[in-house]
Amino acid sequence: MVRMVDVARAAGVSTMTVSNVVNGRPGVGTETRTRVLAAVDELGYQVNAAARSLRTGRTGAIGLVLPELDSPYYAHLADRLSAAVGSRGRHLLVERTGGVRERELEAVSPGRLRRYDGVIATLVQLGSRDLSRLRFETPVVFLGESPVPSRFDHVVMDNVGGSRQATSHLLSTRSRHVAIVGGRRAGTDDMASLRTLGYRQAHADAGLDVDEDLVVEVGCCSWADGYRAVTALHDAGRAFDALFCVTDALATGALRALADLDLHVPRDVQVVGFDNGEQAAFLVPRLSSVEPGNDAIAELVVDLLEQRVQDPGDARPGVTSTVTSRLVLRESTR
Amino acid sequence: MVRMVDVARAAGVSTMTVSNVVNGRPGVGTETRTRVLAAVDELGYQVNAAARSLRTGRTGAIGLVLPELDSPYYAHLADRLSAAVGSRGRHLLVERTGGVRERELEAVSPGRLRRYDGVIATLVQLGSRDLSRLRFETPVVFLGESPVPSRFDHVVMDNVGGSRQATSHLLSTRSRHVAIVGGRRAGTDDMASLRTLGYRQAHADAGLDVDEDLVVEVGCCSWADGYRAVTALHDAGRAFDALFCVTDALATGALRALADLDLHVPRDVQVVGFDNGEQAAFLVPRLSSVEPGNDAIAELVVDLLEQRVQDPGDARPGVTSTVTSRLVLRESTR
DNA sequence: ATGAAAGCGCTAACAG
DNA sequence: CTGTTAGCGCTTTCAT
Repeated sequence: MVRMVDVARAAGVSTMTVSNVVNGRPGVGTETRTRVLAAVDELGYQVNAAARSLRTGRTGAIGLVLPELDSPYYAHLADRLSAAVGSRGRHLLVERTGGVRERELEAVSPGRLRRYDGVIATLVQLGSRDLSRLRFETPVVFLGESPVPSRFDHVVMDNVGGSRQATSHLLSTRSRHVAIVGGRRAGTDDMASLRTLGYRQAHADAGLDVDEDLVVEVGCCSWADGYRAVTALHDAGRAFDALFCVTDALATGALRALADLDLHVPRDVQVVGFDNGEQAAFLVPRLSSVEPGNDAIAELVVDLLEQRVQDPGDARPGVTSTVTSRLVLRESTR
Repeated sequence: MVRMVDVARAAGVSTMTVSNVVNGRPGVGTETRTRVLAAVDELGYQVNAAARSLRTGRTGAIGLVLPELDSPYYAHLADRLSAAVGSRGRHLLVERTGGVRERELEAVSPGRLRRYDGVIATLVQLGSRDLSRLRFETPVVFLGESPVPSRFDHVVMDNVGGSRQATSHLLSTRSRHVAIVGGRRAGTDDMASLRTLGYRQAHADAGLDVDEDLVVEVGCCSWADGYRAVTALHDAGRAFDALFCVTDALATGALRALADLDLHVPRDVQVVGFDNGEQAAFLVPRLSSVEPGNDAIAELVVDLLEQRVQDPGDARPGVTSTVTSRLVLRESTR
């Protein structure tokens, strides 16, 4: 292992000068700098991150804590965040909790957080109460629906607004029986409930009542769930002329079901999804979907975190930001 | 910040005893241990990972270097590996290279590798030559088609065998014009070429010639590519009665295209994919697919790495392991 | 512009 | 079973 002193000896300077050169600090003679760099190169010196971190208290890494990596939504998010963090000269390390309460607690324990200069966390099991118990100094920005204490920065997509927009579009294009696939009748802070709220608001805006039979709850959010839900709705004899699916995955299954039922999209039934995933534009017919602004969310999260990391002493209160959603119209709507 | 000495003072012992307790080392009196743990608890002490790492040269973390996180394949892999690593008491940190040569080089630089006790890497731009130049001590296991110097452990799926099995099944069920979607006519070590090799072997096994017009190269591996490829093949008037698609994504697009062409699956055309992703069982018709044994791969990779991590001095040569693939039959084949 | 000294928090090795 | 000593490799501070 090559240490800084080895480089220093080789270049005939002190370790301090090597340190200054390696870290690009000013106040080193041009000629000295060249000599040091040559020695670094020749010996293949690499700074020891642990030693630097012990001394400075910084690690140069940003942590991302996620429930899982293999859903398209989180995978894409991780990908965007990794790019955004990279463009700011840090690098992102992703940790998976599996959506397990105990693992989430572990991930936000002071000891683990200290491995990072800052952390971005999406927690699904931990609530405000759990988080307010924790005492840690690492800046953390929370991402997602789950509520967090007000002292933290928190970024959420506009679930309510996006759903409202989507539903309004369906209602304003001559659909009168709009079902929500993956809705939630009772509930408050989870994704399904928020998207259902937007659906209700759009109906209220249009002076229409919601037919509770058309609020279709599903177990999960896979293709299969969408397929089953729509098939069941049809088999139950419920009339519908539009579907607002709370995720693209559900919409994909729904489209397949409608095709099997010989219902034409969008003539007989309009369909809108939510997520605007890559697939949306490749489905047959191409799926209209709510774009939640993931790229903007990623940028915003990283900006907020960067501020906290730059100025860790700053005790300003947390900011909750909602990123605007936008409806992208394709072939599945009129 | 609470240090070990603070705990030691509070418990009236030396730091060494605290260290022994915290690390679960034997040889501490029961009564002393209780006192120490009480102090740890009361002060909320957490070990400083940087200091420990500086001292021991270990970090407790395993790194996973991947081109991207938002393809279903890598996302699932990361998910499985994370679980496998977690079950061995370490935790996995995932880094994304974006498939960019320079970022891959950075990721396997000695400085970055030293942040981990061991690293699992899937490189797509770096070849044997690049890797043999690098001098690092961290145990690394490579994953994927890209060739690596023989001193490293290397795990690959059985691309050739899986394709051969799939194609053989198609040929043995009365298909005589089997197209390979996403094949590669010339090439050696990449995924497409290997899977094409298996396709050729199956034909040779059956004493049949490959119709080169049925080796369909595609730009990428998205749904849309599969759709376009099959549509184009049909429009060009090529007769085919089976499709071996080198990925499930291509197969998904292919199924959609066949439906639009009013070709019945599997009566008119049989279809097999490769990856056996979650979707496969939810498509209409359910897709037969080659299961590459991802879970077994994840376990094997982690086992190999664990051995190297346990015994870093061991200079035994690298092992290249190929994990057996298995054809899973569903509705898209006869 | 460069260097010497001190110490970040922890644990290996040895002493008692 | 418990404590003492020394030092991992780096950077902060202060001196030259």
